[in-house]
Amino acid sequence: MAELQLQSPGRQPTIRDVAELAGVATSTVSRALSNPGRVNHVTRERIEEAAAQLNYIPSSQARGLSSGRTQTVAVLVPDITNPFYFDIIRGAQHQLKAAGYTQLLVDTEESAEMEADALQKMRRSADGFILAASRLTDAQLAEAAAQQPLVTINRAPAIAPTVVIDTPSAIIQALEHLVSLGHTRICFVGGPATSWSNAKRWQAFQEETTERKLTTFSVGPFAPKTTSGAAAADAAVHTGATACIVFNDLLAIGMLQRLRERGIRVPDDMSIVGCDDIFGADFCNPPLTTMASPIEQAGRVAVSMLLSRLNPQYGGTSRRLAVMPTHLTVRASTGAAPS
Amino acid sequence: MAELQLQSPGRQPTIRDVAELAGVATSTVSRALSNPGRVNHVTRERIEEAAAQLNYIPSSQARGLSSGRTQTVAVLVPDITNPFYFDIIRGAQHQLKAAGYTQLLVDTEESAEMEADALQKMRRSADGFILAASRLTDAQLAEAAAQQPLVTINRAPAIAPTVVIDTPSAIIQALEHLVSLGHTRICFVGGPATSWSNAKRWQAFQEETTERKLTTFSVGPFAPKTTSGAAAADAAVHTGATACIVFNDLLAIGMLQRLRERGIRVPDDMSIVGCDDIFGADFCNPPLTTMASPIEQAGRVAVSMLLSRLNPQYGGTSRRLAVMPTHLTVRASTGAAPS
DNA sequence: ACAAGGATGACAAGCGATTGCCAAAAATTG
DNA sequence: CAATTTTTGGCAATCGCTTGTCATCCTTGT
Repeated sequence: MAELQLQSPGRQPTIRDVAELAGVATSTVSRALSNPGRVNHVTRERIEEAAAQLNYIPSSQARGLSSGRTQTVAVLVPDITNPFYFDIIRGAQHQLKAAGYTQLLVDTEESAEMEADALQKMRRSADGFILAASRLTDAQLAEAAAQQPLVTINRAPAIAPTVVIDTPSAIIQALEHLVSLGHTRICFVGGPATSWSNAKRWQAFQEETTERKLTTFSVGPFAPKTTSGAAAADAAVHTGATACIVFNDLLAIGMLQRLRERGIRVPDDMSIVGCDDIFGADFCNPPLTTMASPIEQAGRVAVSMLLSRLNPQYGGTSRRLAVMPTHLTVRASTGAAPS
Repeated sequence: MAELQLQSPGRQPTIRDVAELAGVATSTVSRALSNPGRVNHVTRERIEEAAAQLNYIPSSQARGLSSGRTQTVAVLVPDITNPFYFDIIRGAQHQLKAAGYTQLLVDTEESAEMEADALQKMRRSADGFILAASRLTDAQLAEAAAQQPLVTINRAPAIAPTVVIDTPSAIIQALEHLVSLGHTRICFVGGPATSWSNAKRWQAFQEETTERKLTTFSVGPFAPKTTSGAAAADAAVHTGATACIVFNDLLAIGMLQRLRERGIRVPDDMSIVGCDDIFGADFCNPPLTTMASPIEQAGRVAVSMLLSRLNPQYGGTSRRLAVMPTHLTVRASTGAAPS
């Protein structure tokens, strides 16, 4: 006589319970649920019914154990509270969910060490990684990329597949805008030294200003937070520039506050251009001229690139590089140069 | 002769590899790593060395399989891009990380259905849930709470352990503030109908205004987004009130923008009080008077409550209710009533 | 020096699913 | 109607780790 397993009340139903209820073997249940073609139509329906009746959900742990996959992707961002990442996170989540994956969000607190650590520790629990604005060195990144599938956002495409937001081209637009307003003394307010985006922006700034023969200054590095804005504003003012291109909006908004405190009018005395068009850029005072791009889409594309790598069978053309277009959004923080 | 397992290059080291290298049984390795007291000191060191040498990380999947636990907690928020949740997310993440747990972030998109769905689907993959500003009905919530450990944030404490942010008391402070500025016609701008916080805030507003014999109005419900601010502002203006207490800052900031567009001066013509003191409340125009509270701490406390439930052995006094203090932060969006 | 008690670590049975292999059943063909 | 092919579904091994059981060895106390 088969031993009747007494189902304790709190226990989760297993594949065995389903098999028993449907009167088939567990392997048949497994196949019916994950490989429908392999099982008779009516049997499958019976199994599905039994599963529904028991409210059965397969254990992703057990499933992963044999397959070695977790159906999970980790998304690493330097600072969860930086609004720039919201849309990346949300875009990634959408795309992952659609593909049946789960998102693991990790805040690396702007630290390369924490980032490397998370990458190691989660090696087993995630099938792949999305690194937004990684703070790793090229060497660290290359090592990580060799160990596990990953896609970076805003990072040199040489090392791993990447989605880059084309702010350098927006910087050119921004300079054009400032020049057309009569500015000739322009200051670049730099972000974190370990940020690749910052390097690219600075590079674009330098090239374009040299070509246009503008007088330039640079200050920084500053942490990408509003609280760093005060120091940044003071430093920028000290250079004597009449306009600033700022590493990102967080910093730019902080500068706006400080300039107001000091009685320096924006844009009358000083024009400010931010970068990223984050939440808040439209309602700060004055509203910030900034460089906008489809950030949520960047998150989505990054996930697509990763998934096509993880599942080559479905994957289309697994590109190594996607570039998100950027455009300048002019608001009230830029104006004619003081005469 | 023992068969020598050939280690394929990409394979992850298993407990077996460690055991072999250290010259002990796998069970010893397991105990050495997770139950140190049970294993000889020097053996343990040898094992740890072997593990480090192989760069061994235990598979959380396999570990969870036998224990039935995942060391994972899911955090459900209605809208990832609402800055109010940032600090909750971050607080939760900190606390979870400290306890060796992993955070699964889920955006339920303001939908009770998605929330219930996530709760079901992730039953097996999370040990517990944190529900921030749940949109579930009481019945749904009770059902979910019966099935799995969960802690809510800003929700009736009767059903499940809860962390509430004491905005009702702040509403009283806000009313006092407005009254002292000479306002007598005050409008409550409501948030989502399914939001428990909204109900509580409305209730506190009603009680206090009745007691003070103020003339009140209410408009809403509005979605808690800046884009709903225009409609909210128009409706509020239409009531003839001279001051508004607004469900949350997002909505309040949206109203500020609309009022400015319409040439209605804040605070000269209309005072606005928001709620939550989110990112942006300090730099919008004018800076928003709002009710602040230690949100990050709320996230941390919620996690503590959940973990003490999951691990009763460590857990202190597993409280069912924690109340976060709130205070009014006066900025420039409130002023004397128009005469 | 010997018995009692403790500490240690090996063995093996699961945990819940997947999957290769193969037998039974059904469908097709000559 | 028998022979052959195809479909279907059961058995059992396996994934990596935990843990109960138990033999062995080392301490102690007398």
